[in-house]
Amino acid sequence: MPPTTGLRARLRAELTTEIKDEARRQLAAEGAPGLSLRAVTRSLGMASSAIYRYFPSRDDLLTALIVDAYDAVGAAAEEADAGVAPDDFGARWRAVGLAVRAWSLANPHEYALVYGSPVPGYRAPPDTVGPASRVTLVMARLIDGAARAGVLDDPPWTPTLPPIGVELRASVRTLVDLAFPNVSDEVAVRAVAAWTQLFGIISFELFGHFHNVIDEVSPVFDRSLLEMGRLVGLSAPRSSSGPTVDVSSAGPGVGDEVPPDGEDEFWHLV
Amino acid sequence: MPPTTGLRARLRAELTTEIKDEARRQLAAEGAPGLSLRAVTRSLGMASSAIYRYFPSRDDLLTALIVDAYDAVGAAAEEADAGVAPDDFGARWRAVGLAVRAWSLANPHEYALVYGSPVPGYRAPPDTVGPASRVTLVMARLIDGAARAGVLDDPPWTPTLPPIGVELRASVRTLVDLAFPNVSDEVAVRAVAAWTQLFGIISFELFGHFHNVIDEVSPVFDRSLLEMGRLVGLSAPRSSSGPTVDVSSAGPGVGDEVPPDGEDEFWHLV
DNA sequence: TGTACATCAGTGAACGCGCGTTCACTGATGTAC
DNA sequence: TGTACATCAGTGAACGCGCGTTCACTGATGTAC
Repeated sequence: MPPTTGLRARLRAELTTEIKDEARRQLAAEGAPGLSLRAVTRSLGMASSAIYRYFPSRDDLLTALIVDAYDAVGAAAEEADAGVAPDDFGARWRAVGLAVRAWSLANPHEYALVYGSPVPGYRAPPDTVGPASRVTLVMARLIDGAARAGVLDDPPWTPTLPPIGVELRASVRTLVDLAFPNVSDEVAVRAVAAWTQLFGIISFELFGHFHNVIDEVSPVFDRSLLEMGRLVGLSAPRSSSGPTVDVSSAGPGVGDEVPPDGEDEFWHLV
Repeated sequence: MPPTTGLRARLRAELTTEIKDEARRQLAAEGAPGLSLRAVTRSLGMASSAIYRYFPSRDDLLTALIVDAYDAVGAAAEEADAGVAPDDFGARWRAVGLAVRAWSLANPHEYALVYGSPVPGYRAPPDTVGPASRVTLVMARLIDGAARAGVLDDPPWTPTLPPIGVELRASVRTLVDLAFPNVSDEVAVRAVAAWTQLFGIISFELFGHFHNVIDEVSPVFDRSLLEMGRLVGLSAPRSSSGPTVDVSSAGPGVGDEVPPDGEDEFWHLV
């Protein structure tokens, strides 16, 4: 490992960043499968072989981009969570959800990179696991925190559903031990449902499945965020971080960055 | 357009199918971006140029695969729906959900093709719209049918949530007119949430986001299916089409088709 | 402070590959009279 | 039923392209004494 100080090290760090930035730009234009080392170096005005001083292979560059993407959503979620009164769990849930969507709309290709179809032939190394779980942990911590604080409502309608079986209990065992020590199995399952719902709706929006169905996703997203929060037992936000529709970050404006005639390749499906 | 009868037409239809089948096999091995016309013709023992008699370009072959995939999930959903007593709406919802997941686990790459990241540079033609909405319509019809039959419960907990705003009302307008004429805006939003939750959890399972979190997804999926059904106001299934975990089709067995050492490229991410 | 050597960054040519698509062709299958 | 012509399926060579990666190299930056 080279040292982290000194002129060389600084230049190295800078060029590494420049390479990743350029790669991200290409990602936005061509998608992950079209990411080309030669194209990156070309844009940077260097020889195509020079990139191997920074990334030993294409997969390593991809890994770096994936880690960065996970860290970026993770940071956005943590920041949003920290910006709300810690005991207003409903508001925290909502803030985190809005932040995740805002980041996703602003960085659709990075979202696709980590939450879309796996890149064929790419095998994620263990380094990605930590960053990958940051967002998840933010959401889990706040739900579990509400339970520990004793302000998590008894799940509504539970009596009308059959009791949880052994198989289900076993399935969420790891999850409960890991992230939900203060929460019932029932709520843990609902948390999984809420978690996947969040990303499900973002994926559908980004991948074009709302075409001719829902034009303005923001209000729908905000509402289902509320419904899902309620589902796990969180009460509605006391204080609202912005209007019902958080136009400042997650509003329709972000989607408008897409060229009007659909020039951006990413948006071509459906 | 060539005629649909006669020897030539029959041979043509057969080879078209063979090409698509081979392409699907390649899809499973390399993913959509790696789909190569040359490789397909090679496997079929024909000249690489011959494929242009059947598909004018790579994109047209992709479109055919996409349409087929949508039709396949759609058919699976319709079949499952038809296999349950029409007035047992809870059971219908569950059957459809299980069928969609079963199909997805059995055909992960086709799922990724239509519900994963869009293929860069590919622009879906209008022919895909119809097939794409088949699954969605099955789910919408059964929910709306329950409402029309008067057996859709008042959404639980609604009083504790703020009332629906104008913006939200406008956003779901098209959807309600199109697919939910007998349902309140409140329930329509919940239906969207349930719909996206379903695909969100399948995507997470298929794309590897449950690694080290949930080993056995079946019971969790089945339970959230129940929760989501309840969320939109459906009562629990009267008759259960199989055990709590539908091992016959959607069980863990399907996932075991994956080579134990992760040889299948698709599963490499995380 | 200066010198000798090791480390590193970046170059440019090359290897070997597979790709989508076009084109002029041959021979077989269908159609009209 | 037979013949003449049109349509179609499939061939094989070729075009032009971009890719990831390797390698021997030059020159600059760092390090040890």
